[in-house]
Amino acid sequence: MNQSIICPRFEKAVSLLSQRWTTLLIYQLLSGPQRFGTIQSSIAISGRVLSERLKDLEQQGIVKRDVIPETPVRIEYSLTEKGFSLEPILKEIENWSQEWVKKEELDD
Amino acid sequence: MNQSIICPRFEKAVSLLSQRWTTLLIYQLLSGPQRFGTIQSSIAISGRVLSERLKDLEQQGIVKRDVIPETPVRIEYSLTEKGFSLEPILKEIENWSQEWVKKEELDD
DNA sequence: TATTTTTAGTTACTTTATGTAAGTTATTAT
DNA sequence: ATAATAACTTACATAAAGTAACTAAAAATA
Repeated sequence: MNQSIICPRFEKAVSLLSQRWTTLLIYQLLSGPQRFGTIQSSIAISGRVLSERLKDLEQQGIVKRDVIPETPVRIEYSLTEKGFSLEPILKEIENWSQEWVKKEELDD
Repeated sequence: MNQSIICPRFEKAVSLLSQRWTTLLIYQLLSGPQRFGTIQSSIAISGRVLSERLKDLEQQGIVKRDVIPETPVRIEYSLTEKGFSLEPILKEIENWSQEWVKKEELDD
């Protein structure tokens, strides 16, 4: 009954972006390196999940974690090249949303 | 501590596409109208969730449900104009995946 | 010096989302 | 009349996410 198998690379990319918070997190980091607390307060993610996601994205080479030896030590998260390469996707989502998401459906 | 508030339309679009299976489901319908069973066997979604997603997407004006009066009656799901308008996003994801998803990371 | 704050998390527990498998209703094929 | 198929739905199990309290290390304050 089935036909055209879906490309596994595409599936992988979709499953990455379908993880709750991941897209918003990357979007947030597009505006520059940020600390744990800043990210947490800019999107509504819980600390537990943010920590999980950051580890995950770091492991996938999308996010980079830097310990900055100031006093006090500062920990900064930023996008890698691979992370930044997702920008066109996010821009398309942004364009789409401007055109197709109406005021009436904004109360989640 | 927070700054730049994220556009609510963008957030809405992201939350739509971050629902598990939604992107793959839309992708599948890009190739034309399909029946419940066909969709179910082309992506690995369970009947319970597929039914839920279709109702949801129908309500958001992305998917259309048609009862085709053949014998036996056939029920077809297809994309609306709004649904098709998501294609550029999916194409961007596809492009990205070809460039950035490596063989090594394909075993989910 | 002791006490409180701040940052970057982690842990334990609850709620929500998804998966699994069996059941339902209507129609059709045997 | 009996079995099969399509499109769901229901009940229950497991996994993912939310909540809130806790920790460790350093720094600021009393």
